[in-house]
Amino acid sequence: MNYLFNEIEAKWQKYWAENQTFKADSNSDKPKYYVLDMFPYPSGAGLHVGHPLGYIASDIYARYKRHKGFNVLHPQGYDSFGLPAEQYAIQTGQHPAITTETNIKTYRRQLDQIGFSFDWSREVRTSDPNYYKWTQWIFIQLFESWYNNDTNKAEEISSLINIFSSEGNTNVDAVCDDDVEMFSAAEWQAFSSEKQQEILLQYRLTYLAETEVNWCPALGTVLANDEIVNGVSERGGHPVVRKKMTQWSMRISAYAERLLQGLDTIDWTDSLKESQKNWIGKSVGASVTFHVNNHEELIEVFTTRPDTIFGVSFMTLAPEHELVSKITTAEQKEAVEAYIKATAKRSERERMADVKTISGVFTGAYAEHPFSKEPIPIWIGDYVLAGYGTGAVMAVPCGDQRDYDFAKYFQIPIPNIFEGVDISEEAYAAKENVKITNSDFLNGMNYKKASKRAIYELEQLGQGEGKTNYRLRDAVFSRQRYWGEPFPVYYVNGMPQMIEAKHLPITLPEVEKYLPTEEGEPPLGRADVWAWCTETNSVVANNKINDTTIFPLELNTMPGWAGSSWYFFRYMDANNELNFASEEALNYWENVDLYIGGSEHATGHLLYSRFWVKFMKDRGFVGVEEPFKKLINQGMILGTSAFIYREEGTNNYLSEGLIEGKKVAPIHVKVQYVNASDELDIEGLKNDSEFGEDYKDATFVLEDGVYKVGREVEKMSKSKYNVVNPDAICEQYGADSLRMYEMFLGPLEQAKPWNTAGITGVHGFLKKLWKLYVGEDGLKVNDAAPTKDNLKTLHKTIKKVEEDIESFSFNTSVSTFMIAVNELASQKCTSKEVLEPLLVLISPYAPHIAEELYSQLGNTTSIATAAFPKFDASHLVESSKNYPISFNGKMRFTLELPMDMSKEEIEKTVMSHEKTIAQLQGREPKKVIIVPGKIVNIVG
RNA sequence: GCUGAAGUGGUGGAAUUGGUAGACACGUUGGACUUAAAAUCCAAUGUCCAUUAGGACGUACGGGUUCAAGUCCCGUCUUCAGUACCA
Repeated sequence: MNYLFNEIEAKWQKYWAENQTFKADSNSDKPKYYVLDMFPYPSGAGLHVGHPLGYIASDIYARYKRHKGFNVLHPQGYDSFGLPAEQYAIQTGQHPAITTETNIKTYRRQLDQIGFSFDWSREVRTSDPNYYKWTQWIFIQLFESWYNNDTNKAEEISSLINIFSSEGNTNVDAVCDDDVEMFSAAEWQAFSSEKQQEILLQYRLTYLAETEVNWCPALGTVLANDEIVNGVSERGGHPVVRKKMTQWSMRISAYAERLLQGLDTIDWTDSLKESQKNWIGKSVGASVTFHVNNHEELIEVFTTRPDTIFGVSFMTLAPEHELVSKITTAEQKEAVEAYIKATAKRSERERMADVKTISGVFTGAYAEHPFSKEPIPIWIGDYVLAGYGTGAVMAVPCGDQRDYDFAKYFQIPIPNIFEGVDISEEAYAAKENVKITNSDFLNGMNYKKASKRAIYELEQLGQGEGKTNYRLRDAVFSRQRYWGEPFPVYYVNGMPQMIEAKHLPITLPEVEKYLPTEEGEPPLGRADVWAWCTETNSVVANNKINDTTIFPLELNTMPGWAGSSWYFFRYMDANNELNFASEEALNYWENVDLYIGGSEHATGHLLYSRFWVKFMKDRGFVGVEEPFKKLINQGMILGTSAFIYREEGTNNYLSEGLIEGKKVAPIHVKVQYVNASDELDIEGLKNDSEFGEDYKDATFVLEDGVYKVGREVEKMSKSKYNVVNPDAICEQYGADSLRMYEMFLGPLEQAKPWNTAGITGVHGFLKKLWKLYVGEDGLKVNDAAPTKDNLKTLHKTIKKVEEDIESFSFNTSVSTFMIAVNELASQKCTSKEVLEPLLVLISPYAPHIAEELYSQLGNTTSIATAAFPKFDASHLVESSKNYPISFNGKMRFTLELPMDMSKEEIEKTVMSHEKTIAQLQGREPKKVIIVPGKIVNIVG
């Protein structure tokens, strides 16, 4: 009987589905384990072999944990709102819901054929009203909350209103807008309802604010930075302008400190934590205000080194700084304007990366030092960016290298305020181990003390204060799109009102076109039935709007990250209609134990989710502070592109070995026409209908009778013809081969190239595995007692595989299996006592073949919950060791010696050995190093 | 520039954390089986020298520590990813 993988795989996939083998139980005595993949967006192109990499890894882990006796939650679903479906809808008029449905079907089929152990009864789709009802609900909760700095958590807005009406807002320490006005209790009560709402909006965790966006009038939409190339839209090349728009924002900045602190409590990679840290960008220092001589204006700067305030010898403003035009003197005007013009042409990235060229211009104006009252020249320089901090720097050349270089270049004095430090060559940027000097009242102090004192003195002058700055900015939450969650919001006199939770969901209205309106309103502006009736509590036709009982609804929709910021809770209780998840389910499953996904979400999804979870914890909706306990980033699988080489000006294609010295143009060809030896299937290429007549008359110049293609590793993409579809792999080699090969390619976290040719290795292994159990005449396995060697092979495999899975080193497990099967085959092992546990070891990796053989061994239940074999070290005890014998560290030969031999005996045996004598050639060794059980090294 | 990760055969990658570098595969070469192909099996395969025995070199490069370094330390270079000169 042969290994008929197609039949076997179909059989067990059907079995798992029919028996709901992987359905997770929310009531269990077993310990829980929650394994989650990052939410996939169901794109129209379907899966390529790079996509399942993380899913295979998490599936192996989930299956392993089941073998280890855990109750495993391993769900899957779709982040099904998104731009591609909308773009397709704009082009074809097809409703995005239909496209999405079709794409999901393809995804599901592809996922099923790989044999994942997902609990599909808990499937979640963000575009399903039963799901986004709860996304809308969370939005309402954010609106109804404020952040109390005193209790350091989010609280219901009613508690804030209570404070306002009893004592005003002067004692409230909240995270809010910068420009809130102060009022007393009496004033609050006297405010109109509208005025009160306006004030509350300045405190709510989601609020309306004017935000600057990249507006593209031709497309009628807002563009992301990377959708803009050279100042015009990437799509169509239309002009883009900066425009202020009223949009919903999320007060994520309230959580900056907790998001930072929380990183210490979770098991994520250092690089990922590092990016989040940098994104949050905490810096402790002071803000300092400088007067400008002969001007009303003040310059505010933020500094992390208030202790160096007496080292300031100039100031630098960003060329874009709004004060530049006001303070520049007549003599300097021309030079300054020219400089600003030149700067405008450089991108921010250019300005950042280029530290070698120093440039800047003096404005002619002077600021006044807060303490010494000395005049400080004000310069502009493009090393200061307008978008960061205040766009102005108090330059301390002796303590900052950039300031130092700038000062040297323009011959600005560099006062030294560090005691006993030589600054003739470079700045002294370290904070520690130095005392301040030449600094009036700061003399003799260290960094810490001087900073404190400087801040105190600045406060006395009213020219500064201690300040902690975060780079993290509030997140814009409105999108001018159709295919997203509608806001549960209507407007009364321009003030936003929440629809009561019991009337949710507010479902997307129908529109005849998915484009913005002619007036530049979002697509929902095209809906005819998009108004809220406060009497019937329902969505009604727009023409009924009377602004007394029927009001206009919000036209924006929510961004992609809305639905994906909390979906991991929904899986815990996906079909609950009364709540986003029951308390019992939330308490049992807590949070995700293992999360696997790409590193591109480092500062988006992974930060927003943490923010929402912290908020939900504050409000008592969930019991956990962090969503993902352990997180692993899988590396990208790259494509191995194939090239043919057209000789310039001809229709001749030269084989790779013939191109040297010739002028050739490399052209991508489809990788499916190339075999494992890099040989091109010329007929296949010529007959490919996609290229029509392109290659029909071409001449292929061969070497040794074949056409060899060139190869190069690139990102997998359709345009490079290097995409490999898992469907074809599953058909030709089977899902188990695909799963094993993806793991075999290399470490999970590392980027690595795909090469279909290599799959024959693991496929051959699975055939060998099969043959170990099944012979020509059926099952070979019997009740024979295992030999010592059999047990040794089995137990060293158990040990290694267990260690590998625990450390996510799946690639090395695969070679361990290969070694085990090679050994057992040569031992002619037929013992069930050895071969049955081996199946359990392999089952997380190759579940179909494991199930089939397991059932052939007479088992009637699925292998999925079979207990993981127990490692017994006694089978690995060796009586002898093959010692490497080294001379001066170089291994010359090996010698088999008993393990229990003493150091002295080893030395005696080795030194008297003929090969040792030959090596030494009469020399007397200076030293003999013996590490029992490891090595012998003879020196001399 | 900065931050992070990484440089090992023709290729993907191993190496129990300082102890036999190149496991396991792919590819290549030779052989067996076959009318032939596929499949399967066997053998060889880091480079160089040598008929063999064996030897020299070898983990990006240059130093260092050590009986012993792919692994630790210092310096340099290269590649990939991310990116924010928050002063």
